[in-house]
Amino acid sequence: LEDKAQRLMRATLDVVGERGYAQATVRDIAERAGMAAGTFYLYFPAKEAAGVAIIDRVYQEVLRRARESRAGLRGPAEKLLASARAVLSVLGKDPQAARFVFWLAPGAHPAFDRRLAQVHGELLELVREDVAQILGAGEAADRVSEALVGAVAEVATSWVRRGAPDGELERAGEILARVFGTALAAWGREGA
Amino acid sequence: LEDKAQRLMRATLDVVGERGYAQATVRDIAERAGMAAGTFYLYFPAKEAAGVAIIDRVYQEVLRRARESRAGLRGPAEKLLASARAVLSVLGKDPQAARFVFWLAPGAHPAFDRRLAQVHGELLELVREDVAQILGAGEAADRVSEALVGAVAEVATSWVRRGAPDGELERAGEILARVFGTALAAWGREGA
Amino acid sequence: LEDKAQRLMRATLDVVGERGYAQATVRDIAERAGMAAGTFYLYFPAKEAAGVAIIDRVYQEVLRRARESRAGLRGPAEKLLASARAVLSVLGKDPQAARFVFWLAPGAHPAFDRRLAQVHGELLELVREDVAQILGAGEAADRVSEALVGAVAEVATSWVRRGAPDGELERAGEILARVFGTALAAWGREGA
Amino acid sequence: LEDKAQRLMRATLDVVGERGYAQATVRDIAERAGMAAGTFYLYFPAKEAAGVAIIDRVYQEVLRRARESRAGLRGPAEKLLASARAVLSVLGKDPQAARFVFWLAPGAHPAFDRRLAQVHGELLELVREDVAQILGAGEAADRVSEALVGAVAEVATSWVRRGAPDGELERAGEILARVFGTALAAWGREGA
DNA sequence: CATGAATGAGGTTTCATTCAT
DNA sequence: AATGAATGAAACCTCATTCAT
Repeated sequence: LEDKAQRLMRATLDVVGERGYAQATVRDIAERAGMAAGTFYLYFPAKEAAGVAIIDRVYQEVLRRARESRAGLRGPAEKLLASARAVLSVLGKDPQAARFVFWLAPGAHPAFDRRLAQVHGELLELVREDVAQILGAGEAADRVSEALVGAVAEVATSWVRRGAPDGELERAGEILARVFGTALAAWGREGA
Repeated sequence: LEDKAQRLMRATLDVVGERGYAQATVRDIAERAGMAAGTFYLYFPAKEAAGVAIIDRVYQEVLRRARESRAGLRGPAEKLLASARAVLSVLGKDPQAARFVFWLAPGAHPAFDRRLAQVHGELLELVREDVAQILGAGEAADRVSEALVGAVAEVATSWVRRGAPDGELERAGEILARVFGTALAAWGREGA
Repeated sequence: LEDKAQRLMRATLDVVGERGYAQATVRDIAERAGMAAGTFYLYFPAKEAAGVAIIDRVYQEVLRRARESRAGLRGPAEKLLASARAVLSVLGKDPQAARFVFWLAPGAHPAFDRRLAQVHGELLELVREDVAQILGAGEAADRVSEALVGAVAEVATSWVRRGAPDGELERAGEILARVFGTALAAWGREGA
Repeated sequence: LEDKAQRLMRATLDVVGERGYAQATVRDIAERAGMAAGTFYLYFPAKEAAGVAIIDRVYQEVLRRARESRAGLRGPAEKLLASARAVLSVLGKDPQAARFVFWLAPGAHPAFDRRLAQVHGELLELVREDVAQILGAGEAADRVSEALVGAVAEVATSWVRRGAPDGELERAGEILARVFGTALAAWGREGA
């Protein structure tokens, strides 16, 4: 059942969140999900596969919501800020997943790094398109895109570190929107 | 000798950079440093101690250079941007260390997370003081500080991912300075 | 049905022949027979039971055919050589089974060894009776019986290794008959 | 030390002889040799490597002694029978090894089968050369060579099964020599 | 100071077997 | 009768760490 795989992914987030990826055993994860150790392998071919599935799920949702929220908008700045808010909203609904994707998974397993590079690249690409419409394509647009993505990730990570307090992440979205909105608007007016 | 410990830290960066922390063995690291496995334990009490030492060294240098570069300046915005440039300059001199601190170490070992939380907190504090002088202390200043630190880290990480091309990091510093300089100046004028 | 058990025994020969006994899983065997894993246990109480059944079937057929072919004969030498031909004829009809009994099963499971010791002993006994009629009971008869059985087994195994080429096993039977026939006749004339 | 590897090979023969290859654990083997489990892997890269080393050692000794014992002889029949005696003498000095090579190893692991096919082939080749000098090269010589090797192996195996009683194997060598000596001499006189 | 042989705990993974459907 | 999801025991192998030399 799809349900069992979901429970295993949640248990992975739980246990890896407590102990770190290397220190989390498959037995711990399966037992946290209420199953025997061997059952894990009926739903995932190897320990790291559950983590890869989590990365996939988070980024699929992030990209889906980001694209969705930009759909009705015209200006690149509006699109950009809508994307940032959407990303933060998705991450805000699952702090454990956010912590896994931004803090625990990087460097923990080659398969994680491969997948992170791929999906992180897609997100950067989405951002870069809008930024380039304002600043023109080039090094500046590349760096600003990275800055925006890094700012969002750090704000989200920091929010998780502080215990994921209710409502703070939405306000953080507005603050980021104001900072990058102002900067991009000014840069767009002045040019290089 | 202090020299041997340095060689072991460099070898740790090499091997962990290639394989990830969990996949890097003490034997690999010691052999990369031209020693036998047992010798590692004459300089570090446990495998993770070398990584902790690296985190310490990087952040000590980062904080030292950031404080130094702000010393002669008056305005908080100038201080802030000087700090950001200083941080990028330090990271730029040792891409492997930057990758370790921002990508490989987080989540890899409880001791890493403890130390990272501490030194990362110190850096955030340094930034927050200046930001608060412009925006006033409060949630906005906290978030903007995180955004700035996250932006710098992502730009540095991305630069390492691209192979640490010469000169790009300096230009990235100017771009970040312009983005955050503009935004902070405008916000400071307008207020909340 | 008896039919299903037969299909499972054939599948066992297939899969064990390809991978070896320890590397052949019950699931592989059942699927090769077109069934689900659990169905195996409706026909055999445990994994090794199918192999034991194969050993039984092969030796029952071997002993039956050997006894049959000796029925009309008088001289012990004739009986012996008829037996050898009969054994090779049975093995020749099922190379996979021959390979299992002489190569794969020995040592693979305690139950195999117990059963092999028993049926192998019966075959040796059959041979020994005839040999003893020529050489007289004693160590010489015992060793020559073993030699004959070992020669037949190795010739059959080697034939399987060479891919079970058509007709060669019949000619091998004649060659063995000539070698042992000559030797026994001479020894019988000369005595110890 | 070479000594430790030898002790591990002996322990492998002990434990595998009692339980069969698949049922013998590396931990059992190492403890039987008076070491910890991990120490096994300092001397062999994997569980099966100790078995392969045993096969190699037995066949090297067998081939060495067979070639040695034939050195001073002229007639092919004399060479043949000297070889058979030499082989039985080597096997007789290490019944456990004989049982491993002829009973336990075949089919137990792909690496065993590969090595057995190779060394068994070398032994057959050695025998075939002499047989061919008497019977002429061809199918008869091939089968008779196999018969001789199979007879020797079965006699040795049976001797181990009976508990390796002192002196019996030497007498068995004389009996085999007489049987095959007579048969080959007669066949050589009469021709096909 | 340096070595590297030895240890042994512990994790991932496989798979024979059961049993509810 | 047949299935196949679930179990959980058990094994191979790795590797951080120690210590005699």
